[in-house]
Amino acid sequence: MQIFDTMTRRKTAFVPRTPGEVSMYVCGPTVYDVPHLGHGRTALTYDIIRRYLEWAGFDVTLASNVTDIDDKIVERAQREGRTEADVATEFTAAYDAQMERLGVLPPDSRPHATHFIRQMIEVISELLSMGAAYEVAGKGVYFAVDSAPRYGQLAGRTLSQLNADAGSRVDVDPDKRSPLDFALWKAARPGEPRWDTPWGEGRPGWHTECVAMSLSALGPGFDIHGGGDDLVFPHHQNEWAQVTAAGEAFARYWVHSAMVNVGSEKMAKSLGNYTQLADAIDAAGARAVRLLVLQTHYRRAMEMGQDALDAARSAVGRLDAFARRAAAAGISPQRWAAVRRPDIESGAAVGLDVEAARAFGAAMDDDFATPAALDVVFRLVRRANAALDASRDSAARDVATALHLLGVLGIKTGDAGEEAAAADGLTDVEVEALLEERATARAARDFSIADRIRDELAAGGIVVSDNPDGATWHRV
RNA sequence: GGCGGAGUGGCCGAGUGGUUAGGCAGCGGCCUGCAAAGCCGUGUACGCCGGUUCGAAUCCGGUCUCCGCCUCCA
Repeated sequence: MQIFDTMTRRKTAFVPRTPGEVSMYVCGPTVYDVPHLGHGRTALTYDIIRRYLEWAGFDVTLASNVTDIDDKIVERAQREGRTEADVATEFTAAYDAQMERLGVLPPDSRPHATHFIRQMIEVISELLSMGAAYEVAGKGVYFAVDSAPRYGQLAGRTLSQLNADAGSRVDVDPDKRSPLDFALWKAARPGEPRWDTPWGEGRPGWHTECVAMSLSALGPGFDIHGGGDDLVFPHHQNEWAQVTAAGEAFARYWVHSAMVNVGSEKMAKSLGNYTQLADAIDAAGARAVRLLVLQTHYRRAMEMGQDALDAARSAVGRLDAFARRAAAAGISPQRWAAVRRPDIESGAAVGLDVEAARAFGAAMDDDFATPAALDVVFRLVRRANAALDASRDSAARDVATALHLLGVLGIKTGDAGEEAAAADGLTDVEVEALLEERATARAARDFSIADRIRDELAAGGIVVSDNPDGATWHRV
């Protein structure tokens, strides 16, 4: 398996810290507002990687944090006259709710920054004691970037290059020894939340929390550190600097997912051009969002406009129709739900297409090439449909394999998938009754009545399909 | 200004030397009472200009345009 490592900027053979196990840490959201499409893409990217690694036979441990104390949370709380904890709680819930809709599996641990103050103080104390950090009275504690000799590598730049640019866009704080030094701890200002430390009251700087939380959850030298591309510099660079200065081992591989664009411009809250994740899911469905993410390689910027979402929704509809055919043919992918690649390779899982599974695995092994993996799946779907048309014996195997692989990517298919709006409109019993009426009319070749019933059902969101052995229906 | 990435058929989006990516939409056909679903066929795409090569979207040089990071950001 090859993974593109941001640190070295090349695809590298993936060798985990412990054979058969993968530990990953993914930087989660700062909860000061509702999640947007970008949060969705990033979360889905790592959810897909995680699911794939598990299918591939690894025992995966995923930690993903919530930053629940930060300048923006403080600002919002003060603006709205409530507590920071209140703001954080509201938007953590908002984030979790959308993650659940998207089918993003909960991480094994979801550390909150405010629960790791003690560990952060330990990290900072150590850095202070070894001279890698320094106090500035009344302002806080800063990390001295010179204590991490290869500072800048993650960003693909050298310390001197970075120094030359510093201050070109932002004024340099004169209290810092070097313009690149960053705050580990911010001294308390009136009205802000605060914690007591050996160097006075205050609150943590952003870059230390992930150090404390990732190492607490996963231990030194964990395998994968992920997050959005925009975190490479300075956030991840600064995490790395702290751990390196302390002489510890940090992430073995750095993975970064690309941004979501709107009109070919980065979508960001700071640019005010963002689409709320909830809105996109409402409009196109959670699976369309996931499919769209899968259709673009994770390291490429992607456009997530209305047209693209609509197209993805149509594709999901096709997969659902396929799953319905499968169910009608009595093929249930449930039987293979717990199957993993080693089971297929070893021949222990009978009834699946080994070659297709291999092609799928080969694609994913190449830096998680989900577009190529999807290619394998869609070709298989076509072949399976053709086999179903022809009543070929191979149909069951192809159908089961296609649905199984979709499941690996986290795409549920069939009416159980989601969104099937059962609540309003006709009940199943009513639909069945109407269909019986229609069957009678059709048998009598009274197609005007049959078509009228079909139209009525369609108006109620029920699509009817006539097949040689009777009619089937589903909700849209 | 520095560093990095990208320009592919109507749209999204893979693809690093030669065989069909895939999805969505369109068109033709099969099937169907008509549909739906499905299958088959269909598009001679690779920003521009040169070059290397028997052969380039894919390599080299040049050029134009766009985007990201350098500041909080998934």
